[in-house]
Amino acid sequence: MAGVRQFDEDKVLEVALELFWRQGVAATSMPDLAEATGVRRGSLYNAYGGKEAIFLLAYERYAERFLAPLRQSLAADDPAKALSGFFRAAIDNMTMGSPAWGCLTTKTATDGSAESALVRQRLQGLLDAIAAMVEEALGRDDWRGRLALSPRAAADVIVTFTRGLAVMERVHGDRARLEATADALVRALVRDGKGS
Amino acid sequence: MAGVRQFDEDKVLEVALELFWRQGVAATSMPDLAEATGVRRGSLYNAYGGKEAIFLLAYERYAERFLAPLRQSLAADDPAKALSGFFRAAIDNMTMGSPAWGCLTTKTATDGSAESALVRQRLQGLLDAIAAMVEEALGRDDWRGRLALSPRAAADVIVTFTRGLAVMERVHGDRARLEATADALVRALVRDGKGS
DNA sequence: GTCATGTTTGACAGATATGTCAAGAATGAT
DNA sequence: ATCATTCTTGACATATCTGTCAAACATGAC
Repeated sequence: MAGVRQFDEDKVLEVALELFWRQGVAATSMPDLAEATGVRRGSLYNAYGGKEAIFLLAYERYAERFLAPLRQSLAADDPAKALSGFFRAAIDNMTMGSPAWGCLTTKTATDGSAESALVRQRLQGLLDAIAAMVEEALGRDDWRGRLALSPRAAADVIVTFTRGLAVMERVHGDRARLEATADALVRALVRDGKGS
Repeated sequence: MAGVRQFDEDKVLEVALELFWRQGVAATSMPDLAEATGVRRGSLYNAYGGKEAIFLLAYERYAERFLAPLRQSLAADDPAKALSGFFRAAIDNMTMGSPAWGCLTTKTATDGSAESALVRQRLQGLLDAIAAMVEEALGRDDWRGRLALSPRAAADVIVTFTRGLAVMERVHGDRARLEATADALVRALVRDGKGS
């Protein structure tokens, strides 16, 4: 096999991810990507076909890195701690960078990019994976009776609420407030453990 | 005063509102507005200065119309009914049009337009007004003890959650699912009335 | 070393955006 | 009827984006 790729694909996707995250997918152009990566536009078209394909690859990386800390938080030994930690991790993600970059999933879902079925499916995939993870975590036998809702319903609420936090971050840019709101939801979802 | 505006400002803002709502503010250009309103681009610049000014005026209309049904729903005689109705009204708003237009506030907050301080303030203003309205509604004396959270904390959670619904609408486009998730949150927030 | 193969490059063609402005048109005030 | 004022219009200058392609280039295979 001759005629070999001259650029570092890994670095390209890394840089692309940051750009998409900071500026939003819709607001990022191929010239933006070319300049930021140092790879000529023509090469990017040749290698990937276009912006959406690059986004989908970059988003895979994002998804993996996003899930790991959430999963870890949910492993706590108390449901209130688990959910509080989960929201901290989500808030960490959306307040990364300065000024904060926000939540890539949320920005992409609302900026028109989700009109593409492929993109929408991928966003759905990540959100569904998070919901499944939360549901499983909340389904632990020793937490039975500690939740105001079934694990399934609670997971739906939590995933939806996390998207809401991402929007509020854009509007207020106030991390402490996000944490306070998240803690309030945790209080509503988790019954006091002392009484059991 | 001579030299009088030749176009119907009311109609322009109405059409602009629909365009912004459907396509998103960032994705709507002055030529888009000119074509949809039938008013030449130069006239729009002359009358308003630019897209942001038009948006701010259109958004005022949106805000008024958005608030009214929410306020009405909150007047129900039971907190669960009030909140459930509140979420229905919010979901009605975001599933308007076909394909659904989504939530203008949420789309604007996340598409980069909120980088403008003026726009962000206006979005904040509407969200704060909703929170205040919910807080007041939940503060009714005869509902004391029915909520899992203080009216203030509940209002924050509810407003944030509603933004989350708007994001989920973009991703799943499934109205029934939004309603089910909202009802789950209501169950977590409102204690059963029969026991009091 | 030669060759086939895929990559890189700069340029092309076509769209679309922005903001401004001089000239023409319309209107209320006198 | 005239005038001053404001609005409208089309055009200008500038910038940006998209997608494609022929020619030059680099590399692994032989």
